Amino acid sequence: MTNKATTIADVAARAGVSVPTVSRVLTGAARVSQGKRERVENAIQELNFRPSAAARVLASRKSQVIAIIAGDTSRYGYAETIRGVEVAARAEGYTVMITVVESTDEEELDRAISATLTQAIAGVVVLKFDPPGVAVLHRLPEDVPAVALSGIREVGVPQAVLDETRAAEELTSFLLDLGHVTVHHVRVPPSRREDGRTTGWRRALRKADAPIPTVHDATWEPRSGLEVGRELALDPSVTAVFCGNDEIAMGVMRGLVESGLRIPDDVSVVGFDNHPLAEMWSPPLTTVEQDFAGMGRRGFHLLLDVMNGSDGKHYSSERPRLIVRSSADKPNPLRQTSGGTDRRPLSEGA
Amino acid sequence: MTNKATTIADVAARAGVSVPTVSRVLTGAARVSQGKRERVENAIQELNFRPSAAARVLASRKSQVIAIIAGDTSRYGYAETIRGVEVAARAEGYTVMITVVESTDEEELDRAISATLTQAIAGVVVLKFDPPGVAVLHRLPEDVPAVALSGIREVGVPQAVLDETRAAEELTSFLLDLGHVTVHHVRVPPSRREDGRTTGWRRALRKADAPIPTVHDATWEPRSGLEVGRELALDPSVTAVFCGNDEIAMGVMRGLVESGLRIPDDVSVVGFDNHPLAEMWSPPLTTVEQDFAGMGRRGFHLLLDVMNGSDGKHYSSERPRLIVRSSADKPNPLRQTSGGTDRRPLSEGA
DNA sequence: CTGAAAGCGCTAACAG
DNA sequence: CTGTTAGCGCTTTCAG
Repeated sequence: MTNKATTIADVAARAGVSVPTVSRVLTGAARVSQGKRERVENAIQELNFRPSAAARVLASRKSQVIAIIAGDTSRYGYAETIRGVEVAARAEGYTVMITVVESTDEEELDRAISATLTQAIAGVVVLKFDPPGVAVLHRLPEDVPAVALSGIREVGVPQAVLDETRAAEELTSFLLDLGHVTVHHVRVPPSRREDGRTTGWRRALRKADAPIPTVHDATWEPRSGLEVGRELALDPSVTAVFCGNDEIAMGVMRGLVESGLRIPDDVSVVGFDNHPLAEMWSPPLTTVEQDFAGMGRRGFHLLLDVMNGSDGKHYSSERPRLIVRSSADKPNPLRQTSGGTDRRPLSEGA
Repeated sequence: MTNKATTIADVAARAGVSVPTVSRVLTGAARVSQGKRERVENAIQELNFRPSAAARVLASRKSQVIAIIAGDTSRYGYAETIRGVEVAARAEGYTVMITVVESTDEEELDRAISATLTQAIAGVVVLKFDPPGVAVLHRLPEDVPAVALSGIREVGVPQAVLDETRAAEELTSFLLDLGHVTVHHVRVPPSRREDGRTTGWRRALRKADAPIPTVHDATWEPRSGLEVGRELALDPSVTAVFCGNDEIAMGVMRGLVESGLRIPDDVSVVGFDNHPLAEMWSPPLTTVEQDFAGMGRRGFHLLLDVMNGSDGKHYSSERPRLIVRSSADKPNPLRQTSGGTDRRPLSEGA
């Protein structure tokens, strides 16, 4: 069902050598004389032989597959990270297996971990982007090679991170420097009490001695941003908004625009991630570029180190890059007064 | 490395039963007396035992993992489809493995197929969205259970499709009915000579006896749509544009808007897919909803049938749904004259 | 219902 | 360099 019925023994017979010899040419573990090697290779070709990974794993106790455990596979940051891991893994001859964990139920966590560890896995990459990811990481047996990928550092676990905190701080300061009295924040569901994006935002406000507004919560759906945008439109003190990601920012902008506000004339909005559509948006979105795929690649290489038992720091951090486009500008001096009274026209960006 | 050192034998010893008995409770393949079953279950708990999938596969020749072979994992339609397959697979106790094939090089194809079939796989789902997907499907050995997922039907292969052709035809007719003389088309990279989206567009034009403009090609990058949009802006005969997907439509719209055109006042633009951001766009995008995740789910269930050897049609089709928003409207009677003086048209009738 | 015996397809020591 | 001999951890007959 899974392979032809051909086995290494058939190959050996056909090539006129012993079984271990075939194994040796397959694995390259030991030298084989030119002649036999060729006969074996021919036999493999002719029989269209494919070794059974299962048998191999069983005998050698080594696997060439890694698992990615994630709370989602399809949203932008997740999908890009997974792609990065996959590309790096493929380049090193590893195959990837995916396990999704959607909640933090004990049952669900155990199911995910069992499903993963039951397979012969060389190591696991966990996307610590959300509560399920965090929970999985903490329940993983100590002895399985693992690395975490996330936006915030955590002690004691090998990991590749994208330093959101500093990036968020920089982005918020950018808005403050433009002259805004403060910056409002719409966050996406955090992975723990507070994510780096929120922390960085708060830190920048503190440093600037700016008032710290209440945080608005959005879900992962762009539409939830729309609702928050409508709410924000009602508050004339809102002149700058930092959204947890670009998709939410787009929803927020739509809510604002539908309420008759212009961007960036009346309100400045910035996102986070540099989603591929951010530059197509009207107006093009000021944001922070996050190299998710790069983090995925770095994560896989870290995992490779961990699997090889090489000790070292097992930590890799990178600083997202501010991308200034046109959705943020100086505050509108008229907004404060006029903002309270008028709200109806339906304008649409540039 | 991969599992605890605990084996089924340890469990048997601890429970005071034979090895096969443990196996029986594990697989549920045969009845075991209440008492022994409980002792075995306790032992499993206490030892935190996890069976080795590799050994299991070797002995039983049955696997609980399926492979998804795809040309990409991260773009919208791909990611959603993969998510659908994964969800359905997980619900039935299957784990998924992913193999990416980026080109149609023989080497690359063989690498992908070997990487996949070497693993103990119960079946494979191939995303036939692009040339690598098509190529893989045709090189897959006959005896491995496989289903294809795509937008266009193909004989002889079990598959789940989203009927793009009819949807594209409907969408194009919608534009024609609005009063447009013809509809221009920007296509995304096709999986073969022509995709259903293009065929449906052409068919609608033929039926309406409308001129058939030259097709414009875009890549998968939204930015390439931007360039096409700029070109289209130079041709005053362009009043309606049907783009191969929403992301390209967004790029095209941006190119048009940057060239001073208004949407839908000067040009109507429609996309395809109903990307989550399509409704956030300004103006909200008229498009066609494609249930990629649903196709993924249907595909997995088809695969399940194929794996069980149940014969039947092994084919599942669904019709995407037209979503009318506001990026398309009646043609602007002024556009033709005012535009005519500017520049020469770029497109030619067919 | 249950245990004994025999492999699944491969790699890992050994001798030579 | 190469063949022989043992398993890897599980499921599968097959007796009872």
